[in-house]
Amino acid sequence: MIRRLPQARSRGIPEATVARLPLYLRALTALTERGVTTVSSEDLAEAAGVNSAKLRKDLSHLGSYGTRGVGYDVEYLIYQISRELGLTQDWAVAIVGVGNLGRALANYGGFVSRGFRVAALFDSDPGVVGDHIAGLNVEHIDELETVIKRRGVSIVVIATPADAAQQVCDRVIAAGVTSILNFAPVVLSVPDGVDVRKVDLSIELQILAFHEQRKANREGGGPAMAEDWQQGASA
Amino acid sequence: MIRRLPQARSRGIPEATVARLPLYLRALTALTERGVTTVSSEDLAEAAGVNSAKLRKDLSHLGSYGTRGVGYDVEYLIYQISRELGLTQDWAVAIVGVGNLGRALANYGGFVSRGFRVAALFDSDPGVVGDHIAGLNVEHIDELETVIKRRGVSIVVIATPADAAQQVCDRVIAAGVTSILNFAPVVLSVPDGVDVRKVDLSIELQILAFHEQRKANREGGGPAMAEDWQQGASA
DNA sequence: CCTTGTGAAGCGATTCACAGCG
DNA sequence: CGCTGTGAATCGCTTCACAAGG
Repeated sequence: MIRRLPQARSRGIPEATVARLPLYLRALTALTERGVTTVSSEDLAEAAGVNSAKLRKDLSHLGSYGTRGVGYDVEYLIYQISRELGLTQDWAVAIVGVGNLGRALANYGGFVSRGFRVAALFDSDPGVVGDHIAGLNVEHIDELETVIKRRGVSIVVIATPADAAQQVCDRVIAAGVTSILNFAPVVLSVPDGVDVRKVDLSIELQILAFHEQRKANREGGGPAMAEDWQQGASA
Repeated sequence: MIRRLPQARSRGIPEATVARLPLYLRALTALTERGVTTVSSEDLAEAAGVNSAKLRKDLSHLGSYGTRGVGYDVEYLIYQISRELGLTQDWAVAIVGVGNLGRALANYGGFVSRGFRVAALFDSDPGVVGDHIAGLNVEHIDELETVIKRRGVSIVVIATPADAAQQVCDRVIAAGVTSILNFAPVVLSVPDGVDVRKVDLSIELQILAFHEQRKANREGGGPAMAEDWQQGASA
């Protein structure tokens, strides 16, 4: 679903590690705000919700930034992780589709806090174009290519209905964008070199439902349909 | 970050497979709407954005629902996957925190479409309590335990600010909830047997930024800070 | 002959356990 | 002595390649 980048492991950082670095960054930021200047792998791992061996292995991919017998310098580690993730530069993000979700994203503080700047909002609905949301003017989708280029947008968030997503995707790629965060419940097809991440709220709920059902069945009975379970796979 | 359930693999379905079943379900639903009644692993895999060997292995964990030389019956497979995911029953979901995101989630059609029913909305802000959103009355957080029990809520979505999330989490667990979808940017600590999944919008962007930076550096130059790269990890 | 279902090989990530170093 | 950094063992998922079967 996510087309792997040609050299995702270029300098040798595993994808799984990259996905956890933001977690460490968040934990470190929280520590700094509490005035903590040094932290052990044990404590940082606890704060980030992972185990300490994994944390140390992850950090070892960035370099040897700890001090044996002591731990890690919080500020320094924040800087190194930020640099590795590319958060020391400013990223212009555009959000396409200003429905409920797009609006929520535009107003979401977590974006701005880490080098991300919402630089443009687009919609195709004339009733929405021209609205001011989070200090931005909603522009018509016709302006997509022009505005993306003019404002140097490098990451696009797709928050459109499912049936518009692929079309928007094609257009932003044609405009030079190679990083897309997709909230629409469709599989986007993209050429090599374009990175797509997806968030599907309904999928997360379905995974929870699976486990919830498991738990209910184990505890004896459950809410419903506990009958045809152990009868094998015969059609 | 996600505490593994004791018997996540009970009847032997790998987590990775569970996470893809909703994807297959979506692809199958789309096929059915186009009138397709039978599909090969090759075609279904393509529609779901995975490779066909993986799809066949995944489905084989549910049973032998295909016909060699022919493929899978679309309707039948939809039923089997739905049943496995627990979507043949009705799940009452509560959303805590009716800010921009909570509102968007309450109005999100994808929830309702698959056995999920938003049964309650909570907020602590008196200015929001009493509002009608998506046909529901927003209730005060004080009613959390009562309403959860009365309406049989089994899945809770936390869409509160970060500093309220743990407290809400503790309360819903005390009320008997064991499945939580967390949008707040904090690591929730929960007892064994409680399943937490998290969605962090800012983390997804950070992962994209990492790859984007890689691409920019490889293509020669990039937007900024292309200097101190190849100089090793010396502090 | 076509497509499923699956042993077996391959691969990446996690975990263990301890050597190395401040 | 304590904590980091890491080779080695392990685990689980993916992919291959083909036997089984309509």
